[in-house]
Amino acid sequence: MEVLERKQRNREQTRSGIVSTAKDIARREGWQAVSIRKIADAIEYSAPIVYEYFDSKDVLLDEIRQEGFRHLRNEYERITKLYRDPEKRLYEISMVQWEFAVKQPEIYQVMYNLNGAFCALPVHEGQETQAVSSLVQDIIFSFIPKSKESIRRLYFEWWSISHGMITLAMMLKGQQSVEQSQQVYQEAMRRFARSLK
Amino acid sequence: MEVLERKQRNREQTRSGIVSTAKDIARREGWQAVSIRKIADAIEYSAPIVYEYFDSKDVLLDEIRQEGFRHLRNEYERITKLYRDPEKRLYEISMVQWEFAVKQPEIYQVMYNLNGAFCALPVHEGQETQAVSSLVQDIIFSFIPKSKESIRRLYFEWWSISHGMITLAMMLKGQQSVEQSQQVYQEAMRRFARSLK
DNA sequence: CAGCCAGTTTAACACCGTTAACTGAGCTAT
DNA sequence: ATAGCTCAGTTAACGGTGTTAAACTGGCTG
Repeated sequence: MEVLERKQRNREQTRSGIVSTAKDIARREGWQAVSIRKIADAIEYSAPIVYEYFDSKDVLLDEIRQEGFRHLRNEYERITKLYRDPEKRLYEISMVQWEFAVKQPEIYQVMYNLNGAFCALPVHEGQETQAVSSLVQDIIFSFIPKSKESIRRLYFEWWSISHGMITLAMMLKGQQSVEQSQQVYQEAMRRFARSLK
Repeated sequence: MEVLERKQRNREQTRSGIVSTAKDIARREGWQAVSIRKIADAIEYSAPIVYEYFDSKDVLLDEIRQEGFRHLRNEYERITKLYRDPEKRLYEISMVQWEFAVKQPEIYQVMYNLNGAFCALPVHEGQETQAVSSLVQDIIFSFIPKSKESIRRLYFEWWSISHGMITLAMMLKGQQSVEQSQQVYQEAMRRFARSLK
């Protein structure tokens, strides 16, 4: 029976090899350069093998996207446990978002279909995406217990400022250093969090 | 000699035919579906003809992108002439930006490499992009004549909020109606403009 | 009529996502 | 032992992509 187990282990190893190879190529050459054949070459298999693990390229990209949102959710939960002050919570979550985007830009890109990354599956139907949304909305609610509608508005605002600054900072990396952008980001997110009090 | 002129006219007609066909396909099926052969079919020529007008697909996309920034610049200039109050100016150009993104999403997408649109040429080296930047920065300066550095920060903030809300509004179109998003956008931009006073 | 030249097309290259058909090795049942 | 089956993995193919070189076509000129 342990033969089956070994087989299972191998399968999972190959599977995660596909995922991490995809991310590697994306990091080095951009998502636009990620192809099934290139992934297959890297893991020393032929192209159709990839389809034993993922129904399509879209599904593979979606997996990486969901992985990204899952990572964020875990970090957000960690922050929520760590701090009681909603203002602190919101600020720290904002910083986690920034660091994630800076350290793993290729994942951030596939999460939002940026810069050549394109996954046809809708972002907002993923389970993790929804989880992240309600997590942040809960934090905002613990701040100011307003109507569901108002919370959604505030969440939309928070998300927009964060996402907007992150994407533009990526885009303007040549014009404006990441440190400069980060400073503006920190200040803006601090101000937003404080404004909720 | 008028034969040459007619030839020239024809050339320009075909050229703009290529551009508008590309936009048509993008609008209907997304940028991901825009291919040289499909464009050629639509204008009833063979594929290599497109290369008589554009060195590459990237150059074609960049042309459309620059067209977008040119449009914005013209609108911004119109607004600047129309109003003297900097607060009003900033608010009005914010609204122009929103309307543009809503009415011509396919152009907005190629301007920022969103949702499958991908042009390898850097956004921020385009002449029009720079022009738009300094136009908005001038408006902010006429508000509060601070250091160049401060102005750049404020411009980055304005752009981030605007761009962030626009892209998320596009993404969440299913969850949140465009009207709802627009309301939040309007309020946020009004608040930002007022905060500069 | 020959030759040239511009405009246009065909054919090709190397790649892409994806699928069907095939191979070969190991296991099973007679 | 051998015939048959299963299954991981392959090759080959389809229709598509951006792009380029070569070939063609038709009208004008010497």
